[in-house]
Amino acid sequence: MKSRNNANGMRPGSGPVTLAMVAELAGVSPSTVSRILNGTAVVSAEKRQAIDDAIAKLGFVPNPVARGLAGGRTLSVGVITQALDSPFYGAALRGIELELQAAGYSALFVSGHWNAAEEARCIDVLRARRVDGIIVLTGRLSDNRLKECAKNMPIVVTGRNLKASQLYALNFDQCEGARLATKHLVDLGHKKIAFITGDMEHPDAQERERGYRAALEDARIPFDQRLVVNGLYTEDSGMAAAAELLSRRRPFTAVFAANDQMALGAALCFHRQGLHIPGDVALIGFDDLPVCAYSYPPLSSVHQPANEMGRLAASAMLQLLQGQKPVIVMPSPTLKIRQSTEASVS
Amino acid sequence: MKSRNNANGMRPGSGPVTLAMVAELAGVSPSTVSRILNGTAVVSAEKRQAIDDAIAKLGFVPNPVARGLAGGRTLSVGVITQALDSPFYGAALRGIELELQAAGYSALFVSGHWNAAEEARCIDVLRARRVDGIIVLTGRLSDNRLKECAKNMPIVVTGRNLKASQLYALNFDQCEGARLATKHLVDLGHKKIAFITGDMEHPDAQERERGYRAALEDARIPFDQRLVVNGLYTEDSGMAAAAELLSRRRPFTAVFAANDQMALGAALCFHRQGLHIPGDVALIGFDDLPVCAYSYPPLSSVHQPANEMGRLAASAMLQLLQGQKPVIVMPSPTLKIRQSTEASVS
DNA sequence: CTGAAAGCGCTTACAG
DNA sequence: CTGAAAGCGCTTACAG
Repeated sequence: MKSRNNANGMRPGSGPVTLAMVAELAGVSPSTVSRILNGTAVVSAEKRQAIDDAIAKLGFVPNPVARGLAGGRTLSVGVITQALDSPFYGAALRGIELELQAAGYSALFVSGHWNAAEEARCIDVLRARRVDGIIVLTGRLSDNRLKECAKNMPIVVTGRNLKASQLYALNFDQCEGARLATKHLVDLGHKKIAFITGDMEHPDAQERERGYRAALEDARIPFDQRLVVNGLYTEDSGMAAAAELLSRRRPFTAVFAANDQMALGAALCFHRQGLHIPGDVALIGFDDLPVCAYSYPPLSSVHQPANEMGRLAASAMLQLLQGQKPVIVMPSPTLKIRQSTEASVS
Repeated sequence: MKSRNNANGMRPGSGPVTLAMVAELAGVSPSTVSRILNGTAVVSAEKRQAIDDAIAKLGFVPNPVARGLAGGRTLSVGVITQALDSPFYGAALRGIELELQAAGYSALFVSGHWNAAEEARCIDVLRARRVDGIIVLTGRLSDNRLKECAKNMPIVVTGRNLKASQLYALNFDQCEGARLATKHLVDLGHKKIAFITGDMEHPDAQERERGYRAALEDARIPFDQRLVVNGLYTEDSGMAAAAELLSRRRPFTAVFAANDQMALGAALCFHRQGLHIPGDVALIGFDDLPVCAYSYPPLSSVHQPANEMGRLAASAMLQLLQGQKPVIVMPSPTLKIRQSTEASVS
């Protein structure tokens, strides 16, 4: 890596190495150094060499803060997430970080906590920090607000269908995922399939319900409202939903929960009622969180590639930043079958 | 930069509001505006009023980038975490974000992935970004490296015992937590208590083993190496460890796993062997991840207040940044008892 | 208490 | 191809 004098990459007594120092050592003007740094102009081979040498010798690292002020860009992109500690978004954040970092960008994460007002504040903070663009992971900002933002800087948003210049919307096919999950239960021979919805304020919750209905229709199984109960995407709500389902005394042999957290809550409720999974009731979730593989029984789920989605979102942002129109391919939903929907469990 | 003019808190045609514009409107010099912004000097009441009005009227928001360049501070602090998507660290990150944000600071999160070289790179990135200080969540950097860093900027580190100026180490009492967990099992009447260690390269894993041994000693139960198996803090390693324990044919009636993820893996193994928890084997973990409450059976654990630890770390950083010696009180470990260590489970 | 001035480290028209 | 100069938006000695 780099050669250093003290443990901090700075020459003794001289403070951080600046571009001016590099210029002087190389015998050129600061402008020229800046230009080769930014690939902004062609420079003669000799000067380039001299500069490269000087940079290496001094261990020069450009100051992003100064670059930001002078150049109007900070090489940073803001990321609005709902919660830093969400099991699902966490993986997406990691994907974003990875992709951005490879391109020399930094990510600035801020949390909206599922609250439009807070998300708006996040945008203010990010704008104040002069990020070059913003990635919005779902959230509750209105489509119009996002389009407004996109007039000022590139925006990438997940979980929506939006079109605007400088705006790219990445959408995972929630409906299809839900359809696959439900169809899987149908294929197993289930006819009484209960559904625990997500928080219906979220568009993806609506999509997942659409998928559930579509699969029933395909199988000519009549939709029965009594087998549907609303959840809020939390474990607790899943547990309550399962209890509600049981209390309705409307027989069912399988449950599709609109996310894994609710499925886990439902599983606990069933266990406590002495019901066997999948013997008495088959259960499938959505998201395929890491924990699914280790719950009891291991939970079948619709695999949502959070990490890859994060990478793709970042990649789209990078492309927008280059002034290109993003071309990316969102993977299709797939099923991850585990014991919770197998014929019997050990 | 581009000139902006719409729905985003900026005046039409004039681009972002600058401090100079505020100064002009208020009829004072930029220096004065800057001073009241930073509380750097006393200003006459009238001017102060005029400036406040101007700021409000213009909707001025100071540009942190410029402040950073000019003032040598960026109002941002770097946070080195191991993985953005870790179930445990996620909560700590949220705590850090919360506390920092309240003080007008932003957090810059970077992941070290349990790798000293990557962590060193993280430090480079953060230094290049001119963060005002760095919070290091555990990690593998050497103590000396951290002390070196602390010569240049405030450092807060968790999971270590270190002393240096501009360096504050926050330590949760891992040993005591482990002792409590083991003692709980002892109090339940268990005498053959198996232990699945964490990754012994981590100091906290060593501390947790110390706690396990201490509790046995207190209870005059001889330590038996055959009841101890090494894990790596992952679910898989917990599952493998449980299998190993069973294969040794050394009877045990309870297991203490050095973290919840391993406990979950172990639980799955036991279930598959037809063992009942807690009937055949009581099980307790460490960390008290949110998932513990919904696993089957709900898992007893040593509560580690990750969110609060994050807040405390951030608070310590803010104090260092003020030039103060941090005074903070780390909460003591407590037990969260659930069904996995109850006499019987429904 | 308050200005004028210089400067933070870089970039970018503007002229060769 | 390459400099000199101005400027990004703010802060901070330096002088009153």
